[in-house]
Amino acid sequence: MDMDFYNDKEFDLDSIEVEKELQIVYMGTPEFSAEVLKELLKKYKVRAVVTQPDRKVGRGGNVSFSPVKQVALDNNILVIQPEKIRDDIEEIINLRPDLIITCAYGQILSKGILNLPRLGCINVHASLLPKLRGGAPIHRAIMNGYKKTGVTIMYMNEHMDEGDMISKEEVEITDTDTAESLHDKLMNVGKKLLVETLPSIIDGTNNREKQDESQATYGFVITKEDEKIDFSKSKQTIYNQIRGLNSWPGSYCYYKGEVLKVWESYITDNYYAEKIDGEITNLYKDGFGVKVSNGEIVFKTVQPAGKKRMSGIDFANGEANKESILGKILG
RNA sequence: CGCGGGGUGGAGCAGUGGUAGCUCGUCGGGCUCAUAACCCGAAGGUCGUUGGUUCAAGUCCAGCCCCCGCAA
Repeated sequence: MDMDFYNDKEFDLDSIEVEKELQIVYMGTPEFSAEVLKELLKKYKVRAVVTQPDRKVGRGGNVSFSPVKQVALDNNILVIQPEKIRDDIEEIINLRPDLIITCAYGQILSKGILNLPRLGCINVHASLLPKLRGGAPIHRAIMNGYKKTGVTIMYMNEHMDEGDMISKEEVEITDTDTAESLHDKLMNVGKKLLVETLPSIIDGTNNREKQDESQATYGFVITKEDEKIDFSKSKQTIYNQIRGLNSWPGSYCYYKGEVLKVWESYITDNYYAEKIDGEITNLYKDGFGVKVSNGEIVFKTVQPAGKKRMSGIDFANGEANKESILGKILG
């Protein structure tokens, strides 16, 4: 093979250019993306990594950088951190990428970048498109009560998660999955699927399937309002909300005007016709019950503002010091 | 120097300068077909740390360490 190269193509500059190592640029930010990058690096060289700028994080306002940047630094890969990639594409153009792979990067790519690589821009998305387009597909899959979700590898276009699909793999959602456990499942499927799919993309033999617009749903980024528990909703809805937001960012309600975060819950068969939504109904071995529209949900792990997370019964014990929490109303 | 709450037996919390308390858990005993129920009893804390004020500090003052909510 080496002999072929030297004998036949030594003076053919264009061919040598094509034979050159594939120039891959990877764009991503959080842990999910960092794990996918790690897997990618086992089989492919990555020319550069694009990730969100370093941000002040945490209470002290300490500057920290993204998990993807950490992986890049560990592997001596060039890191590019444009504040707005839309306005700052010069450096990426100069890399002359053959393929751009994105996975939870956090910024929209402009047409200028989308048209740059000859093999296109592909995205690893944590849902079965066209379901749950958008920035929070993992959380939303559980919050919506889905029984299955998955990962889709797709071509990007100028619209959010609307490009043609290349490959997908399903993942089952169990009744006890949380955003965290599902995140980990999807992460493992995602990194495997990308590496499996990549050869067909590079040699051009991959599938290319349009998304059925009539089936599209959206999984937008979680807002403060999504995190607030509405006790007039059903126990199933609230249960899904709580586990869908665990372990980040968490759901919350108010107790005596203070934020009470709720991390774990379970549903009972009890019903209290005489109580109002949000009223604390009962004490259990591991938590306290709360009346919701169609029954009762037990808050098993909670966290008052400024405190560590604790079992519901510990919370009740502390309050019992002053007065019983039974009959108190959560808002 | 982003805003704020907090460190007291194993857990969660009270404690207003003068004997270290409550609920739960744990251990022992009792009752019970049984239990997350009930009854009786017990163990378990140099009150984050260093210094200061005081006859006397968990409590007041100063510094330091650590934990957490919000914001980003």
